[in-house]
Amino acid sequence: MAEILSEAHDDAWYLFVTAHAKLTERIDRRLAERRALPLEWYDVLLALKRADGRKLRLNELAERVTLSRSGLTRLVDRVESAGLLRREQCPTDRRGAFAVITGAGLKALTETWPIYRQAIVEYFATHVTEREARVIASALTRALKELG
Amino acid sequence: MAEILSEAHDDAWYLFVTAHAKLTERIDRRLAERRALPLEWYDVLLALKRADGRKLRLNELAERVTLSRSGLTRLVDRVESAGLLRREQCPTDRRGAFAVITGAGLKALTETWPIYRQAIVEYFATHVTEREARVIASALTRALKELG
DNA sequence: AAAGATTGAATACTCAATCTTA
DNA sequence: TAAGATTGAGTATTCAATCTTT
Repeated sequence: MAEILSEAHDDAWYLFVTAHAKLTERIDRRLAERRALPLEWYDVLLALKRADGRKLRLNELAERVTLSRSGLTRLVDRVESAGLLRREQCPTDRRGAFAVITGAGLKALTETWPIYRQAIVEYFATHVTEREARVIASALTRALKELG
Repeated sequence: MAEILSEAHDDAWYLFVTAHAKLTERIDRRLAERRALPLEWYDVLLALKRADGRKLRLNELAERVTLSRSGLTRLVDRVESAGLLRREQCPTDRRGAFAVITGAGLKALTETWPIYRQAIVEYFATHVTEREARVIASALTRALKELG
């Protein structure tokens, strides 16, 4: 493992952290103004929508959205109270629970996406070329994969 | 303003958000294991170290680290209690306060940096080419600048 | 024992209200 | 009246302890 951090990598990391903070702040503010789902709720529901059977074990969901188990338990509580998902017992392991997205959850995703997409375009995509976007996606995919 | 989000940009945004969550989680965990400064404290102290006179108005500091005013007040309370910075009255505006980094703060930065750097190398830089790093830094700099 | 999920205690963040000075 | 900073109330997050099932 190299010990040296090049100036380019140092700059890239600094921008990565700073831009993330500023961009997500703006986007979350926009979502709140338009009474759309906050980013955390969107991520949870999108993970469920994409999952097989539109449900996921809480364990797996915590991993997907990068939250502690207890943090996820409480986030799921709130989203469930809003009727956008429900818990379901796991038939093969009675310790386990699934989170399943509801019809209202799918509807909320559908309504939020145009607002979220517009914000991504406005704050991010407009300023990044197609080629740069591909480089960013491919480099970060590689870094993520190595995280194991 | 274009309404359309290309697949490449959509992918890039998704990876940007996901990689940020995963990478900062790992890095923060490493810092905690090694009893180094947490990322938030590091950011505050680094902003102060780089600032003119090694001090910044609390207002400006909140902007730099992307925290609400009240959030920053409390973060500064904690870092000040640890002796790594101190508040100083603004001579020209008695409403205002500066945060000034202390010697202990500079020392803590110096001790944390090798650990932080090693984590950045290991989790990020190793997997990103020099050329990709330059593309990431330049694209994100552009997006940030347009945020006004 | 160990694993999935939840709960309690401690900590940290935001918004709105407040205090002080400009 | 407004601006800089802080405080109070409410909410969200984590770690460690707990409960249930494997």
